[in-house]
Amino acid sequence: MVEEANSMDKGINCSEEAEVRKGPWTMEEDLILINYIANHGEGVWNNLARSAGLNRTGKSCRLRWLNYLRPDVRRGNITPEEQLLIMELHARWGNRWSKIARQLPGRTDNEIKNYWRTRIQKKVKHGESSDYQHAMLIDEASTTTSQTNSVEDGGAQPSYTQQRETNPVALAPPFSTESCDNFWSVEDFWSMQSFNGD
DNA sequence: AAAAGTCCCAACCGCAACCCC
DNA sequence: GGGGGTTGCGGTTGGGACTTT
Repeated sequence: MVEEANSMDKGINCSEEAEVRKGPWTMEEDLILINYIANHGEGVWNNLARSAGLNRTGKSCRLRWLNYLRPDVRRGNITPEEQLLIMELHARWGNRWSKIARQLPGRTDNEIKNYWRTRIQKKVKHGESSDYQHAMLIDEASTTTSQTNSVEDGGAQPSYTQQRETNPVALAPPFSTESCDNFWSVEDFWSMQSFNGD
């Protein structure tokens, strides 16, 4: 599925595709990036992308790393405490997502932004009020029902990335690099840091 | 069971700020 | 001080997953 999306880009032509890739990251790319940063550290992203042999922009690498691959990225449901904090901070600072994210260790600005837009903002609007507490109460109720159902019970088969979020540990063995069933977890990787030898 | 609608999130884009020469 | 390159941020979009009809 991830590969499918990429294959859409491949429709352009091979040489162009070799220039710069877009769209969902594959497991191979993730591994390359993680390995490279584990060995060399973060650096100038454009150089990093080139040196690592990733046909991606530095920007794309940075985003992928910061939002997804970093070992300290915390995934999974936003807790009620975090939710309350997000609401308070948003009330104070507005859409300063990165600033808000800094107050929530392990959470990314992208995640908070998405969370706000999909869960909170909608409810605030729906309630025809900017009453955050009210929105929160509504949301708390829903997080214990519908949201929990969709995320934790994981209705249908989750995608490569989604599976990693919901149940990162109990996944199929990582690093089976040949299929598009890229079910593995970053946590797996970081727990196997000896993988790359140095 | 199938189609349509909705939800959710990863990733992209454009812009501004920052940094270095 | 100016120019070019890099980084960080916020808004937006594409598409898979899920729900409803």
